Amino acid sequence: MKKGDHLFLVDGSGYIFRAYHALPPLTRKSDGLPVGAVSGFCNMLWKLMLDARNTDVGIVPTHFAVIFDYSSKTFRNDLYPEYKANRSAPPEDLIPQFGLIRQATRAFNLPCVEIEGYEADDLIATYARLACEAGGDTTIISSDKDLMQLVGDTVAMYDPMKDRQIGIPEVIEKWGVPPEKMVDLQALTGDSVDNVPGVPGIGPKTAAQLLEQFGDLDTLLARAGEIKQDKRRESIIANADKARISRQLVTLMNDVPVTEGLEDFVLHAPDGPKLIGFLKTMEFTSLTRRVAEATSTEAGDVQAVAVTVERADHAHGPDVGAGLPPVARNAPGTEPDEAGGTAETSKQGDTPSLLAALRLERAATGKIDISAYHCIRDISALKVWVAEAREAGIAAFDVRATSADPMQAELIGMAIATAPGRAAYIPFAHMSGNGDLLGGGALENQIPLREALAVLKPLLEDRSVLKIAQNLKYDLVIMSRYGVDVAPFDDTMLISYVLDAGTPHGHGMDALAEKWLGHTPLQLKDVTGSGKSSVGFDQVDIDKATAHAAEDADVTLRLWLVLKPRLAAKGLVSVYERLERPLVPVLARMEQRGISVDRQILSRLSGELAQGAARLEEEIYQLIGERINIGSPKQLGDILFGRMGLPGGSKTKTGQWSTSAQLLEDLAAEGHELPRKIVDWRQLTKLKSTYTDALPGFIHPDTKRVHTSYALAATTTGRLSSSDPNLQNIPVRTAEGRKIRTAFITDKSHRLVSADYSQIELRVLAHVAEIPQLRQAFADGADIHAITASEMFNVPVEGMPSEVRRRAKAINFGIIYGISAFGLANQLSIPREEAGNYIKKYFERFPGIRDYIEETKAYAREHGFVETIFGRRIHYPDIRSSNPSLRAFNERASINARLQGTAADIIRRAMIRMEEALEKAGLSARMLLQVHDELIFETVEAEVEATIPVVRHVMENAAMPAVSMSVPLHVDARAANNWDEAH
DNA sequence: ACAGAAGCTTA
DNA sequence: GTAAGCTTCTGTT
Repeated sequence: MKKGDHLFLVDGSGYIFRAYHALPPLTRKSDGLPVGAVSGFCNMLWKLMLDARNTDVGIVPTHFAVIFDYSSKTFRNDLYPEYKANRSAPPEDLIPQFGLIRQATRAFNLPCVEIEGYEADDLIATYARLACEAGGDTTIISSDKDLMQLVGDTVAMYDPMKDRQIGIPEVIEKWGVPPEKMVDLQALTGDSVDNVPGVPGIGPKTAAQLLEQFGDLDTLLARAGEIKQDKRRESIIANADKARISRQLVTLMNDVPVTEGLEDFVLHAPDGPKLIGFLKTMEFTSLTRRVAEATSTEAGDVQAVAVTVERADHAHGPDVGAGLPPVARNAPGTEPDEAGGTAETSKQGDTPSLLAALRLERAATGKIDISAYHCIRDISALKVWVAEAREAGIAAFDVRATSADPMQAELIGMAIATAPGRAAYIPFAHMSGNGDLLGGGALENQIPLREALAVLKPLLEDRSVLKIAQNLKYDLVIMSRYGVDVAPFDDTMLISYVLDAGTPHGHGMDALAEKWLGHTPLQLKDVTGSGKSSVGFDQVDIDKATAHAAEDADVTLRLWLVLKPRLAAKGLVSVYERLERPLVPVLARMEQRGISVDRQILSRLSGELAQGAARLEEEIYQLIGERINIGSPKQLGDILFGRMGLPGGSKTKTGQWSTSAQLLEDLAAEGHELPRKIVDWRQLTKLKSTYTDALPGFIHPDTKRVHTSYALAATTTGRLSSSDPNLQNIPVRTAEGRKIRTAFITDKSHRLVSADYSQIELRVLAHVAEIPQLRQAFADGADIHAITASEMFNVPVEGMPSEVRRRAKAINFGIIYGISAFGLANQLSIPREEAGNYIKKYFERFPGIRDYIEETKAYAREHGFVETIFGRRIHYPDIRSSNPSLRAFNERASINARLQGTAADIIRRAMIRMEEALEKAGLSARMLLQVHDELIFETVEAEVEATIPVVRHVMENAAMPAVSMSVPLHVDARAANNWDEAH
């Protein structure tokens, strides 16, 4: 071996256990011999061999060996008799596979190395050292943490199942220590699988932290007395010997007296017929075919060979798979097996005709088969699918991209489905897994994005082909960024929302597939992994990506077939077509536009808030005489009401003292100094963390604007919701909070226009409940709360005390929220009887409202849903509950839903018409934001005066012509350079 | 790493 | 009393 050579060492023993547990069980068809692990092993080796001959991949091995454990007795047992003593016998169906895997290795023409008295890991350590001394590099094919101590400048690891390279940074990321400290870390943590004792109570996090602090294990043990935490210190002192023996156990021996040298590992090309003979014997049909193609061997000419199946060989049994804890087996069929060749697990007694019958039955009942999807790799195949979609007139599609944020996402691929079970995935930009480390690039056999879009764009824009998606807005924003305007379209999520708002199931793909198809689709996590080992979708293996993406397109199409007809059956087509579907592209454009946010203003505010909070913090510490965490309600409650003895009103269901703002305000009103400061501190820190600190992180790197995301199907009532960031809860109530709005700006030549509906929900109430006094008051443009007070308390509007108006206002809002004496009493801080009397008085003056409430409750009880005046349905499945408080809650919610939902419908109608109205008027104003009853536009300064009347007209007439309201809608609008002044 | 509670922001 | 989303803390996995 010489400089530049590269040695691959496969941890054969580790791989056997891993493949056995991670892959679905597979048996040889002819006789039921279990071969799942053998199949996984062969596929992995073949892939490594292919990569070895593909110079594009980057790493090309010149030397190659597969290393196994020999016996369960090693020198470690002399050191520590309990080592690996709790190891149980391997599973019954794994035992015959140990020998088969060694035979497979030889069939691949690869050296198969094992030495009595040593573990595979020790041999790997020894060969890695020899390679390094010879000037070569080593890649260890394993993900076992016991081997990570070997990682270094010339030694890396590679996890073939996750397609992940493990180098020094990955070790540090995963364990918090560099490879050379792994031994010390394992000495502390121990290993329950191998029965390495370690120090009780020390896990990986603590161990890494201690090693960071003390440098190494010896120093730590010598200076253990300095450890602050009592339990930890005592445990380490008491178990120092265990740590030392553990270190000996986990330290790999790198000078095993090996019998074969590196020169014996020189990699040879596989011997086609020899390998095929073995694979045929195993009945791995698809791998046989692939190997035959790649080695230009005629598989039919090769005879299957004899293999030896041992029950359990004398030594190869219990010791294999060192360090790999057993994991739960995947359900059969959740992962493509043996390259999609034989999806079924055959049992003894199965016959081909039985299998065929099973397949037919599955096809007939439309069972979803994720192994049946196609992967489109060349332009001519893509054209065939596009033609097929045109023929069908419908196509479900699903975009795969690098991010859940459509403004940041880069296209990776797209799935389309043209009929149930007929779906394909088109990969554009999948990368090789180790690309980021080696600068490797896109995988081969993908249609370049540009060429694929040239074929797909005409289909996606074809007026005669209906495109179907689940959560279409996401795809629309991405495709729009690539210059594709998808139309016409349907969105299964929105169809479900129109049919079933308020029912317990959500409207996401998984919930819908479960409910309507009785099927659980592959989860994104299943293909990308989760947590720190997750990878971007572009790193996902194309076969897995195909199963995942094509399945989603297939499921979407099937859902559409089930759900779309239900709209007509329930009379909800017009709700879907007039209130939901047309809003999707409108919101997509608003999100794409974003709004300009001034970083400097936020940064300045952040500084001011930090100063104010710091000052208050000091004052609070002075008052309580201790530096507690003020942000912890638990600590705060204990100090305030426990140690300091302030009168507290206990509560919260977890038995903690309540420290709510309301309660602290009350205490402040009684003259206590501390609660006031806490309330103020909370306000400042809230503004800082939620707004001034968080918002700049949402400024898009390219557009320099903030792009919120609107959810169309998140609320029960029909309102939108906003997230990432939520721009529907930007502060407005306090002067301090309003400063945040000054950061939402335009440039000098533009203006923000804010237009908001005045009292829209009360107007809806006056209309639907037919209340003459309220209708009149709104028609006159009068002060609605003052009129209410005047009616109730028989006082003239002129010179009315503000307290009287305040109470009437609270009652008006209470009605909208489905009033209760309890709630009103809380709001006004008055006794419950008094609140009850107000409500009684109110109903006497406005009997129509009592009727409206009773009517709504009766309707909801009878039908299980209520409707807005535009026919939107909101379900209340618990309205008939025998639990009185649950029932009452549903009653209040249903009363509110008719009003809130109708108001939501009205502004939706305005938004849907707005763009065309502005365009017709020749105005350049663009809608940016919606905040439930308010729309924010951006326009050139010169057009402000012309824009406002157009906006107002559209908004005020939004209910027409579907509904002619008996109460006028009123819109206030103004313009300024920032949102604070425009509002 | 995640989930729930508490608290706070909006309409 | 209705409808949301985000942050921090806390305890569990």
